[in-house]
Amino acid sequence: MFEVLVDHIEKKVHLTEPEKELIRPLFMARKLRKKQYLLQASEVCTHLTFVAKGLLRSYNVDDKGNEHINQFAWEGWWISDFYSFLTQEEALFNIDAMEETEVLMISRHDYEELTLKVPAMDRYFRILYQNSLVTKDRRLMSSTTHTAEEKYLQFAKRYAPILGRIPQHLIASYLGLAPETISRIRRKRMTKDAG
Amino acid sequence: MFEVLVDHIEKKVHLTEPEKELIRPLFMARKLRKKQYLLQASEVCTHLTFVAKGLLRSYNVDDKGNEHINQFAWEGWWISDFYSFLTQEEALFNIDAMEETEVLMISRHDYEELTLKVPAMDRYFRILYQNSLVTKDRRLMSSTTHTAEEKYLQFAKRYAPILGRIPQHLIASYLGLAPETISRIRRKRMTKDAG
DNA sequence: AAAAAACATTGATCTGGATCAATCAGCCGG
DNA sequence: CCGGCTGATTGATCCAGATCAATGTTTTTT
Repeated sequence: MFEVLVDHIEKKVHLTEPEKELIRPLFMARKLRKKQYLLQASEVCTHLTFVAKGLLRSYNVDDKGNEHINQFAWEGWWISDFYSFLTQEEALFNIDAMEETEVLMISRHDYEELTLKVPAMDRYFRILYQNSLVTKDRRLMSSTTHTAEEKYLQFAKRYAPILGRIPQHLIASYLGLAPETISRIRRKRMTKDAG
Repeated sequence: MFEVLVDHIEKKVHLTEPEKELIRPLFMARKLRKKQYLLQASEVCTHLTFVAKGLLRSYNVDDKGNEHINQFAWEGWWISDFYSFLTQEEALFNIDAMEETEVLMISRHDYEELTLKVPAMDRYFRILYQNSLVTKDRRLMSSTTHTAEEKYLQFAKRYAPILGRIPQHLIASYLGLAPETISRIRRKRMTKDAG
């Protein structure tokens, strides 16, 4: 399980054996059942989480009780309420497991230590965040410039490998659409493909 | 001018004198007139840009010719089309100056070199991107969960120091609203405050 | 200081997608 | 193999904010 993490890191930076040995004890393994919370809004997010297996989502709940999904994280992704993790203020997001999931977690303190002791990890996270920023920029742009249909089609393309693992109403929630809207888009496409 | 950059970096990490000397020649200073492009969509974004003085915006233009502002960058901010910078593919964003502006720019090649030779800069950018991710998360959340009025008020609060430097219709464009909507929100507030 | 841009306001109307309200389908545990 | 979740579909209606169309104001240019 730790190997999944090391493999992921070594795709971006080189680690020496002693560095790997230093890293290992900083992570805590944990299993989550389907629907189990990893974090609830108004708690403090104490750990950064790496997904070794399974699927998680982060989401916030608005005044009217509607859920808005912020991120899906599956094998090889990191997830957290970054704001809360960095400031140690109350989290705004909930994170829970959509499947049986196995994760590796590192605490705020150990994360600081890790980046200070292993400069390659500063570099790893720098590259990781860099890529993440590109994704967020794209998503933000899509949210203002695209129609519901364009958003859905783009999502279906980008998330093709795990599309089957995400129920439609959660895709809707991620895209800021009503589930009915996704349903209608799909129907329209079906009939168009047939004709 | 270079000092503005070094000050900014040293708020996050420590630099030795030799490191500063190494960094200096990697940056190119440039002045921009109001309305001058720093980057146009479909060019390749070759440099990361630090704003020493002035105000820039990045934005994309949709099929209907509408501009959607992605970011404002003033003194102490970085701006680029990150996707294009990293991949050397065509940029999707335009970047131009909203005021007379002075910037420091670093090329893709020198950025690589910088982070390899000065690990503190990996750390600096790691922290920078980390904070940037928090901001983007917030903005994304706001875009799906808040009303037009909430978005505008939040913006006015967050951007208070430079609110006077940004025309209203550009705020509208940043928030994904019509200029008329901002106007109406303000009127409503005015009369409410008066009553 | 006049002309022209650029920006803001206001009102009337329109619309994409939300919301409300059923109904339907699949799956899973006992 | 049935009863109860959980999710998907379909139709009818509604609404926040867009769009269209003037008019007014401020800033820039010459």
